[in-house]
Amino acid sequence: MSGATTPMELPLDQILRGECVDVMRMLPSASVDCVFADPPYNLQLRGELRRPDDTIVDGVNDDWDKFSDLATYDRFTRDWLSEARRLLRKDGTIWVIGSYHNIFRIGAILQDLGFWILNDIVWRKSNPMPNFRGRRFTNAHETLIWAARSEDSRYRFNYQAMKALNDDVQMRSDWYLPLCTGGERLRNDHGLKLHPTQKPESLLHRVLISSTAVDDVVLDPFTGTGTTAAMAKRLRRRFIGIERHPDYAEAAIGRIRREKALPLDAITTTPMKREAPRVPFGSLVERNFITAGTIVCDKNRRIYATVSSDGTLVSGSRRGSIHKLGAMMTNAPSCNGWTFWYLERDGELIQLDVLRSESLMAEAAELAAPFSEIPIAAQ
Amino acid sequence: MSGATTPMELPLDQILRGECVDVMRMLPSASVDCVFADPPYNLQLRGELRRPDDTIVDGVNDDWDKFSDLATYDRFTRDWLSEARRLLRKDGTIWVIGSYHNIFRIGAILQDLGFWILNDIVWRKSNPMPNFRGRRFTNAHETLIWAARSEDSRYRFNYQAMKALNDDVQMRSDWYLPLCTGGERLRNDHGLKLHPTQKPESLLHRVLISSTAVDDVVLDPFTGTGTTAAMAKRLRRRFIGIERHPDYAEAAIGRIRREKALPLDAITTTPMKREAPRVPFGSLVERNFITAGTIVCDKNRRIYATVSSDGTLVSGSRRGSIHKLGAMMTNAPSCNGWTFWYLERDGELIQLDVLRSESLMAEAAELAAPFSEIPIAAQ
DNA sequence: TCCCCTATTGAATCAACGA
DNA sequence: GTCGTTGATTCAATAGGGG
Repeated sequence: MSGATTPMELPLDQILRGECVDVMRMLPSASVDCVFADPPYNLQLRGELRRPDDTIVDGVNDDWDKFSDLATYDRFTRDWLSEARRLLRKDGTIWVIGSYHNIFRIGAILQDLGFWILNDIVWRKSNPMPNFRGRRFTNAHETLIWAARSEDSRYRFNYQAMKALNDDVQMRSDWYLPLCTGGERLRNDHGLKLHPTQKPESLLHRVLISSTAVDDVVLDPFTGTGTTAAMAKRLRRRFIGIERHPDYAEAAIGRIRREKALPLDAITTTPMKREAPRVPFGSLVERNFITAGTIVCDKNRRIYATVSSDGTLVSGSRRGSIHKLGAMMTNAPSCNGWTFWYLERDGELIQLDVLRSESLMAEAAELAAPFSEIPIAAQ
Repeated sequence: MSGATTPMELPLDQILRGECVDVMRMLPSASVDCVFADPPYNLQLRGELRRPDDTIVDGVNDDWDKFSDLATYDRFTRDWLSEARRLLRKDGTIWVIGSYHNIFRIGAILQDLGFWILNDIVWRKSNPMPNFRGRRFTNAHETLIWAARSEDSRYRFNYQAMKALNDDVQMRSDWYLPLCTGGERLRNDHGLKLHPTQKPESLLHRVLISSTAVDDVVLDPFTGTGTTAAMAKRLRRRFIGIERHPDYAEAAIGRIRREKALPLDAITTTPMKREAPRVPFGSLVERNFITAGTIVCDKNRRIYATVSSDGTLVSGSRRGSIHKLGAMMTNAPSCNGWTFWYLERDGELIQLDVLRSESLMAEAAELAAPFSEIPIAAQ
């Protein structure tokens, strides 16, 4: 990195080398859609956790030292999270992964900074390291926090894609995934793992599919071996990586170069209904998918109404949109008219939502027509 | 409570009425072995939430869960955790349960006060409330933090009992347990739930078996309907409950009175190597498919044994898994305990295997879920 | 008695767009 | 910024009634 202090152009699809806060300070505000961060556990503070036999070391047991260590970690956390928040667009979200050693401090600071927690996600490891001394429960999970930049962020959540990924039931907050092992694990010349905490690609796959779109910009301030960047490339997201350790940065760059972007049609996931083009009910009447004067009813054929030529429904003296009249006639505060009303065709009830789909398909066919070689008359 | 400010005698096996910090201040230091706390979560719910069928979700809307801001909640948390730490014996441990709304603040404050986190435990709910608007992942878990009073506490962890309860595989940090529903849920005269957040007995069963001994003193500063106290009585621990709401306190006292302490020999847990059947017998005990203390016998009612709370069987001085004890008592080289043992219900003998089937049916959905490859034995 | 269908419910920070 | 309109959205388990 140069020593420049003026904001740089957004350096897309690169691994930037340097301390993450220093590098982030040079990036322009509100420029990324998503942050994924796997910050250090503060090994200096947590050195005692590294002891294999779990016995207690004499010496540094002073309350003040402890406080100052925790305070140092908090300061570090506050610094990079503040920068991450500046870099996030208004509707952006952040993911942070950690364990019980650091995740509580991270979560509290996220809240203090104005982030709005959306979920805490539990990564349940299928193959965790056992507890060798039998002094605790097997530490078989890590925690991810998913948070929006602020309470009023209109964040992205690809609900239908997640549901499809989970056999058509809502994706839960507990994810069962294996550790990063085997061929996925980057190794040095001696066959030893290159990085102590390389995350599995499956984890980043789910994270990116759930909360980003194609071409979104994803920032990873602690790139390590580049799992986030590699998965971003594979899934055709843009990435910005930051890594201070030259060996890790180099390994990540090589890994990303080897990674191939999937064809666009392989990435497409179940679309969200909210993103489907909006069809006013009136246009179905206009276009004669539904004739004015048609009788519609509810699922149980207990409530009836007549379609009016302006796209409203009429029942006695009551008139309103398909939603309004559905709500009125059921005394409900609101109603989705598309799914509430049916019309009879050949003795069967057809939901208005089905007609809406048909009209969308017909529209798509018309748009494709210029490329069709079949004359309309022959269709 | 009286207005006395001098420490009182330790009021064992009682529910004390009053604000938890006020009451705790009157108790003597270093007098309890374990604290279990289910504090308000500070959910910050705003509007009403409707299900897709337009029914309204009966959310937590009680005054006791309302705090003006995070700083107020932190102050409240620091106050009661400080008192809890004073009341804990040197080697004592504390359990606190929460959700992402509050657990990060609790974890950070625990660390700030000098507690030493041993595990974070994930209670995975088998039947959580879905996410009705499709805007987040289904919030399907809650988090418990288990911490020792300090880094050098020589705390109790009943490793073998946990392993026995989990079919001789180390108990992991993710627990799969159902919500408190059905007959276990306390209700008022109108059949409505008495308390919005009553915890399941299976959760407290596991907590108490894992980290306390018979006759240990367990303090619950937020007693509510008294699940902790009731389980403490059942498992022959001593309890001190604190509850400020008169209705809850009254309900808890009645519940505790109805609860029966198990015979001592049904509670004692012993390390024992066992076979590894697909369904841990211990999970049937834990989830109350089979009550600890139940007498089981062979088909001809000639051999008898008692079910212990860690899922072993006891007969005189002999103890072992359902398989091991069956083999011992018939001088056979091996024995399938599932088909050997029966229990009497309404005068009829029911094979354990039948109970296992019942429990498997309850677990079938979990086993069928594509991202839940983990066998029950490892959960 | 059993099966099937319906109704109920659980610690929940649960919309987005356009005028 | 507000306000009204449109319209997207649920899983597991229990309990009870009817055939």
